Amino acid sequence: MAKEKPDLVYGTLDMLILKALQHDPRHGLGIADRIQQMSKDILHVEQGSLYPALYRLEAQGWIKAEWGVSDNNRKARYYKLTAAGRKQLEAEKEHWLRITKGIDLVLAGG
Amino acid sequence: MAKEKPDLVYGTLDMLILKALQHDPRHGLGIADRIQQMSKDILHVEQGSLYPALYRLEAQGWIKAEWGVSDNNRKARYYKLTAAGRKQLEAEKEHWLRITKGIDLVLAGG
DNA sequence: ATCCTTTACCAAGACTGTCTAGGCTTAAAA
DNA sequence: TTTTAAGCCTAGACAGTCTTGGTAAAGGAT
Repeated sequence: MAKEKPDLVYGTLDMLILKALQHDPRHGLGIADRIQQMSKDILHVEQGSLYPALYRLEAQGWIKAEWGVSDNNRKARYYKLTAAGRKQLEAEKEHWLRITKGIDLVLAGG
Repeated sequence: MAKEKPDLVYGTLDMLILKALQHDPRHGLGIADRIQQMSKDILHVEQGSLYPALYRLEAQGWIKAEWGVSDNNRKARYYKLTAAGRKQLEAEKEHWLRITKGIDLVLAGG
């Protein structure tokens, strides 16, 4: 069987997570669900990608975590965007737009 | 200094190379130049990424190589797209459009 | 009471693709 | 004849994702 391409573009997960947290804090699985839902089921985030990414982002100071209780009455770690995280989201968006423009130019090329 | 993001999206190089070969055969550095030129200098392909990618593509049967002589009278390895390569290019383009649509949906989300 | 399913978090290791940094050969220019 | 540029190539480091596995606790079913 041919290998399936991933349903995520390498290097964009951080940006997607930051975006998912733009308005309200969420816990890990909630973030993954939100990305999937916002993308109309095109994107899917594996847990094994999600948690390392959350660590990265927290280590960079772009998100902050605290323990809480989920809607289902389970303990959950809630993440929220910091001011630096907001800046970072803007920077990543710009970079993404720029690079995808480059790729689209190549793909459109005669 | 902050680390610069790469001027390439991980996983798209194969597609870009196939696209660069769509019409005429080219040699390695010629492919890199073409991608850079088509993207209006937004994208830049390092040699250390290029040659491994060419191997991959040839091993998959998507491109075929033969030795020739460049415009500058130097020996150079010319690559051309195979029929399978053409199919692959279409598949990768479709996948790319799908995933970027997903990402754009997330980024556009309120 | 006990089991099962679901929610939620977490970790180890493999894998893949890119980048850094080097090196080789040969043609042409200085 | 020395240098520069074109062109190919490789080894090793690295980053981010995926696979696979695990833990704990809540709630429902048996």
